[in-house]
Amino acid sequence: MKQIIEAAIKKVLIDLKLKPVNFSVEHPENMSWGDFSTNAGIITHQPQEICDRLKTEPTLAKIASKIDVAGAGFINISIQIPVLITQVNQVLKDGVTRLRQGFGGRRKIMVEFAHPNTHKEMHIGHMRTLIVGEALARILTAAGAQVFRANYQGDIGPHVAKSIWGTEKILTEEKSSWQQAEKLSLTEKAHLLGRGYVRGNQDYEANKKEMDRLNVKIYAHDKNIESVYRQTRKWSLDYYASFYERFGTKYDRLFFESEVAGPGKQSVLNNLGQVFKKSDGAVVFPGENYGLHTRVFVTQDGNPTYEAKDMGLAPLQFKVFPFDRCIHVVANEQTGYFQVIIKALELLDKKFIGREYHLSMGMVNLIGKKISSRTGEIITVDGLLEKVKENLKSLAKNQEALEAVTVGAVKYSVLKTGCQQDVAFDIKKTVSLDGNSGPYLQYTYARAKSVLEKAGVSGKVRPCWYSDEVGPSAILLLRTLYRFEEVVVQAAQELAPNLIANFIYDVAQKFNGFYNKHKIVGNDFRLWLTGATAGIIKRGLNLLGIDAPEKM
RNA sequence: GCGCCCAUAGUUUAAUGGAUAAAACUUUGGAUUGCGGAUCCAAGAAUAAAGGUUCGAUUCCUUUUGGGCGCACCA
Repeated sequence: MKQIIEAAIKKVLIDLKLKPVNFSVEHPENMSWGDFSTNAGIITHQPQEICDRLKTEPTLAKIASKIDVAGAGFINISIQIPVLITQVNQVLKDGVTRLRQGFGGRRKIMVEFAHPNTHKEMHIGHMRTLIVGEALARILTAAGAQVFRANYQGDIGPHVAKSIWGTEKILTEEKSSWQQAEKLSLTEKAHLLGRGYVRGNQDYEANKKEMDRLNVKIYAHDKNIESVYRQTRKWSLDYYASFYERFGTKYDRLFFESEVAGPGKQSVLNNLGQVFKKSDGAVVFPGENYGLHTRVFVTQDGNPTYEAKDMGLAPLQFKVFPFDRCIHVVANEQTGYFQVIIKALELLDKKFIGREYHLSMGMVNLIGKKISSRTGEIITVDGLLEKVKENLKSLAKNQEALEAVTVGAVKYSVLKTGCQQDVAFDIKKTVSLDGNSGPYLQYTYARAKSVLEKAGVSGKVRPCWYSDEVGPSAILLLRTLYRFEEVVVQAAQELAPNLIANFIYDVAQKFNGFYNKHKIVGNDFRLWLTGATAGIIKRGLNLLGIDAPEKM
């Protein structure tokens, strides 16, 4: 529809012999003004002439019910109700039509997200990227891209040495052992490693040499430590796998630092003198030459840093899935870091130019203090889910619905805000089910389904003619629903799941207003509208990775 | 010190350069012999400050103030 309007305006501008201008067509803020609005009249200073001409355009006349000039010279266009009904049916029938040109003209997209390091606990910062990454993967898929879900986990390096060192201290103090710890539950094991990591950090200065030596040993697969390393690594991975399942994510491939450390280091050394250079015994990338900053890629000890590992990661990822674009969903504190490694990668291999992209996620802060896994100032994900579940327990009818509402509440609280925005995490808000929340949307869906069931039309409702008596709130809802498709396209282009969250919230609000005002059962048009609303809410929630139970 | 990001009701968040800046939480007052009251309706309250760009600025540019993050052997 937008294309038809744009084409009509273009034609009119040519007919009037006006210079081609960059006009825009959008949805006006206030729905009572119309479905579409253009500023073409303002820019050309001839709103009335353009408006009059538009009225005579046959393609436009076929779909428009009203065209007039308003406000500062905007031309508002209302669409005929039957056309809107057809549009909604189209969206429901075909699902989201394919993005015309794909994401930035590219089709194969790797989404790399979550990145929890082993030997630590998973906190709400990881959770945010996990939730956003999964939503993006679904949205891009819906928009026509071929998506590959990747995860990259730091299973080797100083943090692992610290954690193992600290955990061993704790086990000794508590007169326990690695064997005994094996009997603990998954969550307890993860928590133990988390405590060990905090301990390792606390004692690092005093025991630096010991821990550094342990780190080197782990890299070297030293016999004395290898079995403990394998054992604890598995604890972490199993623990994370339980979250992936709970959050509805299935990775196509897990990548590990331990598998790219060697190749990465080799690649850096091979390009010593061209891309990299020696400095104080370490190998660095002279970022200043490119307006960036210098970073160490291989340490004096000969260990590859995070940077060098990325030099091994990208080629491996490309080999596994030759992506047009790889989106790294990572917190914005690493923006400077990514600028450096992307530049270095592009210098190593031209094919990476323009393919690597850092989606800079905002930080999650606790009210009042910063999250730090080093000091243990964190909210763990299982702790959070536990709390939310407890709060919702009395309201859900069965375990299945309870789990859906719990995860839905948490996911939605993350997805409703722009992902580049820093957010203040408030557990009370997340636990809440009122207002702009996941349970509100799920409740609205279940209620709509319930009405359809009562009416005996639980399946598909036949679209039928409307009359004025269906009420203005019904029309308002209709004028919103058909926009779903373009919202999905925009969300994919801008990598912004929050656009979908905002949209379905708007739909739910309008539906609830309509519901409260009118009796639905007994009116075919209202029933059709209810079915359409339910369908779109469900589809929208699904794109966000949120389940919509039929009953709750 | 250098660089990047951010600043909107009491709080947490919306708003491709457009019309009367939108919600939620909180507060106060209302709505059910009607299909799920986890709902709905109503009231109050905001663009950090000063310039600039233009038909038009919360949005773009400059400065100031106040926050966050990064800047060599961590990830």
